[in-house]
Amino acid sequence: MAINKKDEFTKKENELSDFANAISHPARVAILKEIAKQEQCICGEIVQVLPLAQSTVSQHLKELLKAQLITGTVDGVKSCYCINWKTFEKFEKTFNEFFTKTNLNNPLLSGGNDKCC
Amino acid sequence: MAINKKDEFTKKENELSDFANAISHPARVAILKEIAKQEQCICGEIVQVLPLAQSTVSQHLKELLKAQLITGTVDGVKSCYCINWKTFEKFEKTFNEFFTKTNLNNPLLSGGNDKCC
DNA sequence: CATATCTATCGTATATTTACGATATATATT
DNA sequence: AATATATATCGTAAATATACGATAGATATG
Repeated sequence: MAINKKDEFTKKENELSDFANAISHPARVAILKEIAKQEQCICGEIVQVLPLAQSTVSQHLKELLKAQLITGTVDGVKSCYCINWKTFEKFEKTFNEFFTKTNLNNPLLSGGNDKCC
Repeated sequence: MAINKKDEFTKKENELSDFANAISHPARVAILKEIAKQEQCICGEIVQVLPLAQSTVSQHLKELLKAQLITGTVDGVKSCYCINWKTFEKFEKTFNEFFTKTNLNNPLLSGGNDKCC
């Protein structure tokens, strides 16, 4: 972007959008699913499952690491990745709060009528 | 991106990442919050509240429209925006499914031990 | 020690996103 | 009819994201 204005928004708004950003690409959703399924994944296993080059997968893993949604440990020549459940739960909580708060004004739930123009 | 590979992922993976993408910028989170709070918002009200130029806000609104998270109607010279609750609930469901399914392997919840490498 | 394997990183190309000012268009208001 | 107001869109610049091949470094294997 021309100039980054993200500082001008609240911490909560940034936290939610940062989390959303972490899974805003199908490859990263697929990676998370695969790691969760296997409980732990060697990098190479993920590369085999995804329709992307090894270097691209590595880049997406880096994104997920940056968001702290996964952890990575080196095991000899291989790299092992796991879900960071602590962050995952915080992630879930952040989304739930967003949904809950927003739904306070949802007429479909409260039985009120939609005042939409 | 060089070549778009999103077609190579599943429909669900794309649906989740598309929704995530819709709120992957704090401005769009703030816009949704403001519209939900007011139940309906004139464009100009949103512009006043956000630290962004009018044209930039208009762009973000267009993104939210594209994701069908909001609806927009013209009211004379003004434009009125509302939450599209139908989509919002689908959105919530999609996220909940993601969290629920992923949590099936969460040792912090199932009481199992973390097999992470 | 030479060689193979795995993966992170670098370099690079292209696409997309973010941001703004300027402008066009449509509707009000005088 | 002239003017003011609101907003979408255009043009543009800069930043980021996405993708790949090539490569470097680390570890394993022969």
